[in-house]
Amino acid sequence: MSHKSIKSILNKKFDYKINGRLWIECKGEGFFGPGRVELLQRIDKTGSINKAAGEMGMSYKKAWEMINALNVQAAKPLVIMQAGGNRGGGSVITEEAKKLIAYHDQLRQRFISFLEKETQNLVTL
Amino acid sequence: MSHKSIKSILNKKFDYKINGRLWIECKGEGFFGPGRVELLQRIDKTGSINKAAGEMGMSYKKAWEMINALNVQAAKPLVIMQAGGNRGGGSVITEEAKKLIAYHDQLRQRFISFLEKETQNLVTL
DNA sequence: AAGCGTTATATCTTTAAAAATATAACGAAA
DNA sequence: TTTCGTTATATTTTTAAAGATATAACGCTT
Repeated sequence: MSHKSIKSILNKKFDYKINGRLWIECKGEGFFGPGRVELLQRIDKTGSINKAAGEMGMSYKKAWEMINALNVQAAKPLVIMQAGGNRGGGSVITEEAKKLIAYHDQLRQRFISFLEKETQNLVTL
Repeated sequence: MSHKSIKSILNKKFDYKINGRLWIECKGEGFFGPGRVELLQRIDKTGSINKAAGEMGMSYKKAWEMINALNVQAAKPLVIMQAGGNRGGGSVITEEAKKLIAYHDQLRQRFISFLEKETQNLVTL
């Protein structure tokens, strides 16, 4: 046990835990994380950037900028957008997007495991 | 190899990597992370919140709020502050603070290893 | 050609965070 | 008791992010 000495620092009345964020970077800036995952999933469900943004309490503008950045950073487009047409148009996520979401889900699960393990280590140390 | 399919999404001209942040939470809010570690270390070196803040390009006010939050959240004070006295006063970090920094350093190293491993997995997948 | 709901984009407003500024209290040393 | 550089705190200003608003283009359907 390498850090028994930390014990006295933690107030027993409070609950401490290890937490964090994780994302995929591209060229030093954010590429893929929880926010974009949720947006893609809601676009997939609703067929509309507008509706997806509304569900998330996000402005259409911000949502559009997010998926635009995604399409620019990725080798292949992740969202196909159509202005005009049947029912005014809409947006569809690609198979590549679904695969990226699946990869991210597994990555996130490993991260959560890491956090839980470290929290357990902190609390019991 | 479970995600060979991701390869086609990543633009070969760009460099992708897994990145993230990690911190210790107390009662749902931030307790200890890289920013506070650096501040404590600079207080230890200079003996002054004021100088430490200056070195980091941070306002004294913000620095004071950070260490005040630290002292409130921890069971024992991590910084001893004195207003007035020889050379105007100063601040000293406690042994507990040093132990917490040491723990954080090791935690952070494990996190970096996690990130590197996942980045390697992403790039070579 | 008119209607529809969407995408696309610019501009303005609001809000929250950060920074800057100012002032007072502190206490040992000279 | 004056000086010093620090801590402590309030107030104001600046800045950046988010949000709101407005408008036009789009293209299928009817």
